[in-house]
Amino acid sequence: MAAVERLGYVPNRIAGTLASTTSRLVAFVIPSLSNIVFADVLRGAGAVLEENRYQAVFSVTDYDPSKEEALAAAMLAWRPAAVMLAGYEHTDGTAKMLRASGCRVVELLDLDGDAIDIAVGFSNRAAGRESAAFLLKRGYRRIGYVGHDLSRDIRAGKRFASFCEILEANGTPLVAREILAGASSVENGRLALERLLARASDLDAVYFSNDDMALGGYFHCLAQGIVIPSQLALFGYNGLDIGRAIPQPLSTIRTPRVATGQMAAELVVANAPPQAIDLGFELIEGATA
Amino acid sequence: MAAVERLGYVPNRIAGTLASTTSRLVAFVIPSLSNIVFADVLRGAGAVLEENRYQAVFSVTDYDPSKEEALAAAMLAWRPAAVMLAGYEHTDGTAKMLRASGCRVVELLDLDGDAIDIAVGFSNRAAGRESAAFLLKRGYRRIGYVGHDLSRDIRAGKRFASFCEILEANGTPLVAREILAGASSVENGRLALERLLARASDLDAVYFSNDDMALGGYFHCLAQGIVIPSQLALFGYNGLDIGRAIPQPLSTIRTPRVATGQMAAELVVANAPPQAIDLGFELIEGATA
DNA sequence: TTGAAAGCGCTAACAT
DNA sequence: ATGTTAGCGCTTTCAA
Repeated sequence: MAAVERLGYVPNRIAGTLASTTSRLVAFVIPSLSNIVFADVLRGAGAVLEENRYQAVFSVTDYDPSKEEALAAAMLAWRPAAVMLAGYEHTDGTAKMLRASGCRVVELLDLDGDAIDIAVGFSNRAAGRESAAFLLKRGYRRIGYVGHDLSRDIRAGKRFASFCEILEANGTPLVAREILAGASSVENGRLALERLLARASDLDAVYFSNDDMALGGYFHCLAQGIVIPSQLALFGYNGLDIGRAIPQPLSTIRTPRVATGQMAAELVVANAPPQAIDLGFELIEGATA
Repeated sequence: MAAVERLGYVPNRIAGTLASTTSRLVAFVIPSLSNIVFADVLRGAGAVLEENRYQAVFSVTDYDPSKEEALAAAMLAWRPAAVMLAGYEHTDGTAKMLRASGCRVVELLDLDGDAIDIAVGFSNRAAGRESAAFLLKRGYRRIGYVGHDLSRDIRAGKRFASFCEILEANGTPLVAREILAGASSVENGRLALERLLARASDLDAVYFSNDDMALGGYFHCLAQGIVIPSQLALFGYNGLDIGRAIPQPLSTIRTPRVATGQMAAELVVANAPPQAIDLGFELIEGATA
């Protein structure tokens, strides 16, 4: 130990991992780092992994399934204990490779589908339904939608589809929608609401693909003097902290993102059996709807 | 190759790394994942690393230098090609260990100090000075400060110190300050500005530790009917996208975070000689100051 | 050009 | 309890 100290010796984990053929690497293959959702998941998982001396490695797919496949393959080359990815929508190749890999696979933030191994999250379809039911209960009937690229953000697409189903079942189908091609952002939310209202000025409520978009909508209303919620109600998704700090707290659904990461990491560390865990979500009434 | 295909063989990078004794791992030791600043750096670096078949691994210090030391040591055990950390403020142990490790070390987002090896970023002191000079040029004289825990966020502390120096040199020292103990957040910015104004109602401008805090201040003013910037001017730091989407674009300094990550990764990939690269920053005039 | 063999720095199984 | 040795799955060097 004196020599260890003197020489600054640090055991080589590469060699250790090779020798033991069991790794303490956990690979994250996530759609984006800009989206706070995935940063929150990483944060939750990171804390648990670190306590258990696991090491997190990551790569970013930009919501591209074929890139996900390439990155998942690259990750597998490190022989991780587990690979964590977002949702259920993978290419056949990804699913097959993951299944054959022998390492644990955790699918995060969605429960509407079949898991490869472990799934931790909540139902986006249920979130869409509850959002619609809430707006209807509040008496809104002329409802519009503002979203971002749904072909890439499949979970947002699930929410939207379920949202529309409830509106239709109620006999008050969606009046209008404005879907921008790019990623979700505050700026895009603002722009999209402006466009939507230009086409459908008599809406009484708008459902947004997430809080970022909804904040943009809120700022548009502020700038235009549109009174919220009497003139127009706004509803988001995610329950970001910033939504509570604006003058009128945003009505939204709060999702347990950090808890999702934590739970996922705990299951991996414990080598738990395959299972799907529903962490639920919470509807925040707020002041905008 | 037929067998490779049939068996789904993936070369073991652990073994490969051990055998070649050269790794393509890059270790990030960052203060936080909640702070978009570090997510941006990771994003910029991640893209470049991926193209060059490097793999990013990370861990989070929570702004704790002793935790940084422990995590850096853990990272070194993976024999990375480089370790990237935020700023210059490390424990002696961390610096010594890093120097002895033989791997490249990149210090990010600060240039006010001495680099161990490579440094990429911009001067926080210069940013503080320019912010002060801008407010003075605009005619503000009764200036306050709203910040978060500066003992942890050392770069924010540097900005603040330099900001104050310029005010003092001008004969108009800082009138009041409100520094909250916690991390920066929109909610804390709102709360802190409220407290600051309760004690010093005659301020004509407030400098915030960053845009998150400044947004909170902006929302406080909106809610209280304080007219911006005639009654009170606000100035932030970071140049977050959301600051451009609020009804009055936030006056702030935009920092090249993604570019910092990219440049850092490029230098590591190219095995560039030790150097400090100043990527500068841009003052955004906005509408709040 | 192709093939064989010797490690890389550990872990784990085995022998003492 | 302690010491020895055979790998882990590759890369690299050296021989053929």
